[in-house]
Amino acid sequence: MQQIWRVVGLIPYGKVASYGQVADLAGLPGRARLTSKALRGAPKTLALPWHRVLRSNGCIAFPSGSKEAKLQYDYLIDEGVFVKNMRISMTDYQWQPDMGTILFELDF
DNA sequence: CCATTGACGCAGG
DNA sequence: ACCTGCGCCAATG
Repeated sequence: MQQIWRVVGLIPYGKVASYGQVADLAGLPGRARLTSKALRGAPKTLALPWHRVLRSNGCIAFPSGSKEAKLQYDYLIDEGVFVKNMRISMTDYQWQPDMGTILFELDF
């Protein structure tokens, strides 16, 4: 959990990552679902940028029309991310962590 | 103890 | 581009 929270906190402003990507970087390959749980239970005090986490196909995970989906949509728009039909172009906005960040993640 | 359920992901069709 | 099925796994009832 801690690792997941940490990774999410590293996603830069204006960029996004997928649940699976976060899990991978946190050292939990194949546990995308764990990422969602971790975010659900994340302490508010961490103020994590949860809105920068999307499905691997770039769409917002909450059911479209839901309050949460809208909130996430608004946050993204505020960050200058172009959202079309509750979906983001991953090729344009997906976070590509640099080597330094990766190493930092490996937790020495 | 099963069964169900997700803020998921991928391979097919 | 969209839908379906299946694998995944911790939490919940």
